[in-house]
Amino acid sequence: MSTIELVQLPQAYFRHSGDQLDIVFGDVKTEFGLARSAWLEGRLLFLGFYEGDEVSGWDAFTKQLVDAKWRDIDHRATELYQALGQQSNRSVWVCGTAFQRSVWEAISNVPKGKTVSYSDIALAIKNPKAARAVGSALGANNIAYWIPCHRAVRGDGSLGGYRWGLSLKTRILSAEATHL
DNA sequence: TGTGGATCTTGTT
DNA sequence: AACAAGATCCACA
Repeated sequence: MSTIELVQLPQAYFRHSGDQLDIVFGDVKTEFGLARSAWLEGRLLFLGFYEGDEVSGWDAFTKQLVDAKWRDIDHRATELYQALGQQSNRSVWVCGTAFQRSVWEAISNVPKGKTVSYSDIALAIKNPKAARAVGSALGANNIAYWIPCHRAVRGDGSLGGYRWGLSLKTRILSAEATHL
């Protein structure tokens, strides 16, 4: 049983005052394709899959932390990803509203091989009519795959959306369904 | 199958 | 404070 802990990135980290953040970043080779990653204090801060040469949200993300010190660690990002990815207790940075964090917590509890609907999550976080907002919140998640937002599908069984490309969502889901 | 209204959160103005 | 835009859902034709 592997768990994932979501640690809120302190608001103060965003401001360009005081100590500079030491962020490292680099491309990661994953079993589902190339992804862009960023790390802070040994914790994953961003993981986004490439679609062509685009990584959804990367530019916006870096602009938020424009005053940090960015260091490209290149291929060592893959080593980091593999080393930390196989630990049973992983921990990642998140930055979001209380609502978004509750959604991300909820989806993190869905085990591999299972899927839930957006309204299932809305129900779980005691905001039963917020299914649509749940979708938006999942789409705002900066940690692809580790926070398993791909396990949310529509109530009628259709796929729903995926920030990193629908074909990837399909691929991950079928891998998790069969391989487990 | 598809369309329209209901519903909630968020970013922008 | 008001508005538009979402990774939705439900009823109804």
